[in-house]
Amino acid sequence: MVKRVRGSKTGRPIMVLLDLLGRRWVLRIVWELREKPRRFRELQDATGASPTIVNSRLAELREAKLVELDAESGYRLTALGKELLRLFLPLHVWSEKWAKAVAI
Amino acid sequence: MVKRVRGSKTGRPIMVLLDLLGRRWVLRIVWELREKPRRFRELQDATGASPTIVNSRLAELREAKLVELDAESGYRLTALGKELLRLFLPLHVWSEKWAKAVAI
DNA sequence: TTCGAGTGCTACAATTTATGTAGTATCGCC
DNA sequence: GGCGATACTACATAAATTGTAGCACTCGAA
Repeated sequence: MVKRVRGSKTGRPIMVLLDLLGRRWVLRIVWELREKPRRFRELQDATGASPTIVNSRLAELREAKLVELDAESGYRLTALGKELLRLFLPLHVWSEKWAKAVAI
Repeated sequence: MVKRVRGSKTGRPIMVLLDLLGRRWVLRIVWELREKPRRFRELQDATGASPTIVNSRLAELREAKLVELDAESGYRLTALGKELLRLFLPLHVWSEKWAKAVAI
């Protein structure tokens, strides 16, 4: 049971998804899992988020069946999670172009 | 000048972008602008976010050159913003599939 | 068999961020 | 003038996040 979107309570999947992905560190955590599984502390160190928030985000992502914990290797993307990531991969290239345009 | 990512201070474009998109209501606002320009109050009503936050998110998005304000029509995506949205459009279809798998 | 290192995870006070309500200021129009 | 619409702001309350410290468990080495 995924937490409902806060603003609009329609429960439409796209809204629930945008709400989930719009929580702090969620996109970043998924991103850090793109290549290989990571341990709890690796995610903490890589993101710089507090353990409290890493833990609750991982819980949300597990509830959403995007991430799972494998005792051997650590946290990893599920099949669904990998699908989602695939949609986001073009962001990497695009972000470079964007950075030039915005002159961060 | 886009605010730097909080956790990792690398300033790498992808991290800055993930940080920006990971702020509450940002994805949602971009989504609401996908079809046509919207007025400030329309965005407020559609998202359910407070005017304070709508205003500051719009300011961030304008700074990031993803959104602009046209006096005639309202807030709209820039060329860059439309490019970004194009990357996100598949989410709509995918979210339906995801919803079935997760049983929200 | 105790020690240390690694694991996921939690408690909790301090800080930061978001909310909700009300309001300001400006514009065009009748 | 007065009305409605616009973008936007003030500010007290509520909620989320942070940072630090630590717990409980497992496993392998001393």
